[in-house]
Amino acid sequence: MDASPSSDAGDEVAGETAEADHVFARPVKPGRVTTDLSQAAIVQACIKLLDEQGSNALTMRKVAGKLGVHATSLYWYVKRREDLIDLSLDEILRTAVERSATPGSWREEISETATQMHNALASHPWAPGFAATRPLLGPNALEIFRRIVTSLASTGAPAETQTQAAATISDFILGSATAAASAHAAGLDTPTSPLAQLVTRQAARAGSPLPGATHWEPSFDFGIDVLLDGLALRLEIA
Amino acid sequence: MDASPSSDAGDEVAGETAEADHVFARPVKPGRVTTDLSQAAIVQACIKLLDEQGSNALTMRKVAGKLGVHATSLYWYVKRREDLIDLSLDEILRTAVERSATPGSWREEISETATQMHNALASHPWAPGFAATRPLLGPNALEIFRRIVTSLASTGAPAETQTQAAATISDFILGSATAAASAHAAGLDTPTSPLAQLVTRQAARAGSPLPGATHWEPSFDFGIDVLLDGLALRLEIA
DNA sequence: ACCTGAACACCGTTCAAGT
DNA sequence: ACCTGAACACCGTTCAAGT
Repeated sequence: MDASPSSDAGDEVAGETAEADHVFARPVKPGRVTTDLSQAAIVQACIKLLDEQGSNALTMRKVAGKLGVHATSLYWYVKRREDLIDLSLDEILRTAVERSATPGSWREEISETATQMHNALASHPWAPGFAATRPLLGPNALEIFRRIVTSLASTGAPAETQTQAAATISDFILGSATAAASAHAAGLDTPTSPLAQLVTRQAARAGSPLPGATHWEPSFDFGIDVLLDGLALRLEIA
Repeated sequence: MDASPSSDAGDEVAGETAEADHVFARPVKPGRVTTDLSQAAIVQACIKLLDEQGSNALTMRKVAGKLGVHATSLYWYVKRREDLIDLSLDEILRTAVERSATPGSWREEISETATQMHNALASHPWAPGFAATRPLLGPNALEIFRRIVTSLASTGAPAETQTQAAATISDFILGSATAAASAHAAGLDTPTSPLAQLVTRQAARAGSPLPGATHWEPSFDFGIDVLLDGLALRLEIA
């Protein structure tokens, strides 16, 4: 992982002026000297654990166990459990960043970037749930938003409209991945699961077709297209 | 609260065919006979606690404490901690359901329903985070989705398009409330907070204007309008 | 510099027991 | 029917101590 090691030095002094206490605000521990353990290795273990056992399995002791080390050792590389979440979230967004964007119209570019972010989140069922608790502020998240805003800038729309448009896009990506993840976590992605059947019966009885968390068909592609249609109306003056 | 006590009887037999084990799937405990405690009272205490102290304060012992009772007593009314979450989430959606929808065009109706749901979620900062973990399946959530789909039905669009449209709308509502809540939880809603300043500096250095979780201006109104614009293009044939 | 070990103040949940 | 009390197997985190 490595939070782009150059970027967060700069002003490490000024006494103690109430700096924000957040992983991405702290300088990363200098490279290991004697050991195998590192923040990067811890984050890898953490992601693997989450992929295998779900978000409830994220405990300091279990992560440490995967590395053959005691829970308290992790605190040398990380200040608290939440850091593990923030770092893991940003790490899975790396895959979205690495596929470099192919240039095109603003619609094509945003559609591609949004899809990559959505895929990154959706392929780790634990991710959206954590993203709802912890804002995405890591370097990879910032890079994704930078791309979106850059694409929007080419429309020449007013700055405030661009900001709102970017927020709307990011909100939809997050919401879509979230709905898919919580449905999946509850076993609603297969229509034959007991809960899915219950919901269907209940909904039928109430005259309600399908609740939001129950659309087993992924709706991201449809939704992003609709959203971009709507944005085109505001962004393209001509 | 009371999960519409009539609705979940029906087929309480068939042996034990792996019924879904979910609060809204279980018959609600018959009314209290001797005591003050009840599922409704517990949920009220739970919501109050969450409003006052945030999502981390949701422990069985603290909820029980608010009611002057031991933690283990709650298990008479509720099977597990997650039930408290599911019940509290659906309870806060009640306010959205109670303001009965004023009839109008499909756009007006959906816009109103969506805004009500968004407001319900956004006025309880803990709610979106939980909604990302637990799908919204309670009677009030179902009623909201029923209204959205009913409004969509009047467009005469194909059924599948309606379903996808409903999912897209619900995804956006959830995402928008989620982004606002996680920004709020991290102290990003006031531009003067230490973390907000850090993000701004970092973003400036990286050439990235503003990450998604950092739009301090609520973007829901803009977003829902854009989304409905886009939907109008697909739903209105004429 | 890095890791261990013990310790503290919590958790959710089960279950026998009381009334 | 409803609540208590004790107990179990966990938690995150701090901190002194080792090397």
